[in-house]
Amino acid sequence: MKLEEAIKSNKFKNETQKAALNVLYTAWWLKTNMSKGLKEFGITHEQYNVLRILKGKYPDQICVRDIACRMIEKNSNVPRIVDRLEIKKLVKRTTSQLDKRETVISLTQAGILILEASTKSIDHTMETVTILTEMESVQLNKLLEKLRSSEE
Amino acid sequence: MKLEEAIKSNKFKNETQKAALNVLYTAWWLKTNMSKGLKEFGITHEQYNVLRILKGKYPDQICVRDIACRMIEKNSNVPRIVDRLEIKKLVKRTTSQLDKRETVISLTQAGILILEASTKSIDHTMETVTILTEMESVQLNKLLEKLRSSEE
DNA sequence: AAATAATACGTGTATATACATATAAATTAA
DNA sequence: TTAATTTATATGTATATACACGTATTATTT
Repeated sequence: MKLEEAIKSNKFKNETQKAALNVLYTAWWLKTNMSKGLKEFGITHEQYNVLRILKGKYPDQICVRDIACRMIEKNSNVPRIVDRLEIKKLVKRTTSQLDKRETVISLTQAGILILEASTKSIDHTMETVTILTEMESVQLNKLLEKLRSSEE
Repeated sequence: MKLEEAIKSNKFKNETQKAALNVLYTAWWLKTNMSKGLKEFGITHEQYNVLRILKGKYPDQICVRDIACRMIEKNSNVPRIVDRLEIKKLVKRTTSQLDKRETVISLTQAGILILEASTKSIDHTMETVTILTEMESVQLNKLLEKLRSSEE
């Protein structure tokens, strides 16, 4: 669906403003599609991201701060997301002995199983849903990083 | 900042997976930048969107459902966003006389003023922050719509 | 060493998303 | 016309974002 149809408007100041809205809409669309597949595993998109970050370091442990700085949405309240994963017994919290301020999080066996199953589902969704060739994706990545190039 | 730095990872399955994450990160980045400017006006990004939709139809009124289908994030709980705008006296709720199920929302004078001031701020932010030429934006819009082209 | 500052995490609050359900009004079917 | 269905909105609950603040622990300064 074209952006104009999706938000029932074609009043854009210019193509750049339209592109910004298009990025916001596409992000919502991607998140929605990803979340659909995760539902059967009883986890949310954000919980999946935390599990994936833990997997990236597995079997090493990783503290809350290190998870936070790897999240796509930088204001994620990681302790609270970990709360929910802990209730489901997908992760375990331990106070670091090297620095007792730190809480280290580790995947449980159940967490690994859920992550593997849900990754299959997510990957399949992304492949069937994200219709871009490798070259188009390279181009899209370039444009998005150019868009953000004002960043300090 | 490159995506790799932003999420401290360079393990992408392929450019398409990276592009999807890049869209998600860029959307968060855009929202964060927009929200900064709105803070001085005491409204959130989502409240701003509702005001902008109302302005698009002003002085005509518009019902909750019509606002909802124009929102970028389609699962927005519009009645609740309107609640907050109503408390700040930026909008007014009236039951439609043609169809008493409908609640029609209209901008107040205060709402118009806030919208105009915040629009200036938002537009300025977007111009200084979104670094793309008109042609690059056209290209980006094309790629995003191609990405979503699996949509029913 | 004691005082101060910085850091890591948890928690509280307001607002939002996501989704289910309730309620009232309008439409359609019987 | 009554009953059933659909529609529009509001409301409830769980989770998330955004941000402020408290507390414990570590690091730094005096």
